[in-house]
This record gives sequence, C-alpha cells and structure tokens, in this order.
Amino acid sequence: MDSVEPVSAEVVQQVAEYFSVLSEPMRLRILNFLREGEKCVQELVEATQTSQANVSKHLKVMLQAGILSRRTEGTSAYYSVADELIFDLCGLVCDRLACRIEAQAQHFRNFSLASRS
Amino acid sequence: MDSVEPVSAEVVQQVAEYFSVLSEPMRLRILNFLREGEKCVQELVEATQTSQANVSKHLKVMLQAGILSRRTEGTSAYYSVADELIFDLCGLVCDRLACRIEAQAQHFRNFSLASRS
DNA sequence: GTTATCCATAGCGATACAGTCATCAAATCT
DNA sequence: AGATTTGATGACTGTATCGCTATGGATAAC
Repeated sequence: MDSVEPVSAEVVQQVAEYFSVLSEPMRLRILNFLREGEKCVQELVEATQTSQANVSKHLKVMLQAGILSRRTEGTSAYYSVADELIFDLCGLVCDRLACRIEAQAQHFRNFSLASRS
Repeated sequence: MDSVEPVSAEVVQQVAEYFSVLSEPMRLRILNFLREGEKCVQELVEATQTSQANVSKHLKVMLQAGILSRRTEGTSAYYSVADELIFDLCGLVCDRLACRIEAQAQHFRNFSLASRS
C-alpha cells in the first residue's frame, strides 16, 4: 500500500469547484458578515459597499454551492450559512498564514550577527 | 461579544488567494500525485497527460503560494509538498461532499409512500 | 563541439468570471 | 390603481487564467 489511489476526475472537479467558491474576497466578506446570523440582501449590500446586483450574484453562487440557505419574507430574502465547514476551512488557512508570517519574523530574529549568549 | 470582528481586506485577499490555488482540477491532480512523495516535472507530465509547459506553470503557482518546495538535481527539478494542510482541507471537503450525496440518497429512501412500520 | 534532455517562460487564443448598468417581477404602502 | 421597495437577471466590459505552441537556457551524453 505505497501507492496513492487515483481520484476520479469528477471528484477532483467537485472539490475544485468548492474551493473556487471560497476563492473570491467579496464572497468571504459576505460569509464573514453572515457569521452574525441571518441577513437580508440589503443589509449585506450596506455592509459590503458594493452594488446590489453584485451581492445577489455572489449569494446565488454560494446558494447553488450548498453553502448558504435562503428564506423569503415579504419582499426580502434572508440568507444564512448552511455549511459551517467553511468557517473551519477559513480558520485553518488563517492559522497557517499566521504561522508563516511568524516564521518569517523568526528568520529576521535569527539573523543576529552578535550571538547573545 | 455579539458582533463579529471585521476582517482586514488584506487577510481576506490572502485567504481567497490560498483557496484559489486549490480551485483548479489540474493542480489538485498534481498534488494528489505528490502525495506519493517527491516527483520531477517529467514524472508529473506523464502522470497528468498534459503539456510540460502547463505542468511547469501550475507548479510555479503552487511554489509561490508556499504549498510546494523545489529542489534541483542536474537538469531535473524535483517538487514536493511543503504544506500538508492542503491534504487536510481536501479531506474535509471530500467528507462534506460525500455527506451531501449520502443525505441526497436518504431523501430518495424517505420517499416511500408506503410506510413500512 | 554537437546533440539530446529537462525545465522555464513568453506569446497567443479561448474561456470564465467579477462588477456595473439597466430592467423586470413581486410584494407592500398610499 | 399607482408608487415604492426589494431582490433577481440579462447584457456588457475588463481582467484573469487555462492550455497550447514555440522558444530559450542549462546540464548531461555522444
């Protein structure tokens, strides 16, 4: 068992698409606002400072990816996070990025030509 | 503590870029081959059935993202995974996708018009 | 020196997607 | 009914990038 099993093209495709949804800053910003709980489109427009059409498009992408859920009330549409996994993923990535920066800082510290005992 | 802290634009950007690296099927395929260990470019070309130029480009993207490390020996360039986090991330996403499909199957099963005690 | 091999990179065409503007549909209010 | 608000969608533009072909550069083999 020293060889890695080949992964089907479809699985690779789906995983790539999942990551693709998270690869847009505006979508991550929207998701971050949705951590506070359910929000309607207008609230997200005000929070993100972009056009309403743009917010709607991004919400649609995440909805179809199964990351968000949608509920309507009157003329308003309320969105909430349906897949909490995304927060775990973002947390892991943020931790890793932080570790890299800390390691980078350490490289600077290690360059002390005068060795302090 | 009922409000989510705003995340800086730069952090969001970096996280998005990290996910962006993982959002290409060809890169995921290459990473999957690299699970077996260090590989040179030529080996990856044969494994992925694409052009050598294409493989080199993808390797460069992942190298600059800090996901791979590079070592040269003669005329060959050997790449290996420098950030094992990607496998955790892929694993989490795969699990989630599998769960969804299982849930979908369950929806079909639940549609038994005749309730079997 | 010449040739062959391995890898990186520039140029190119095609495709995909973010963002904007304009419009439309549906529900609410006057 | 008319006006307003809310959200979704189509058309369009600019940008990014995937994959290909061709080329260059560096090392190894003849």
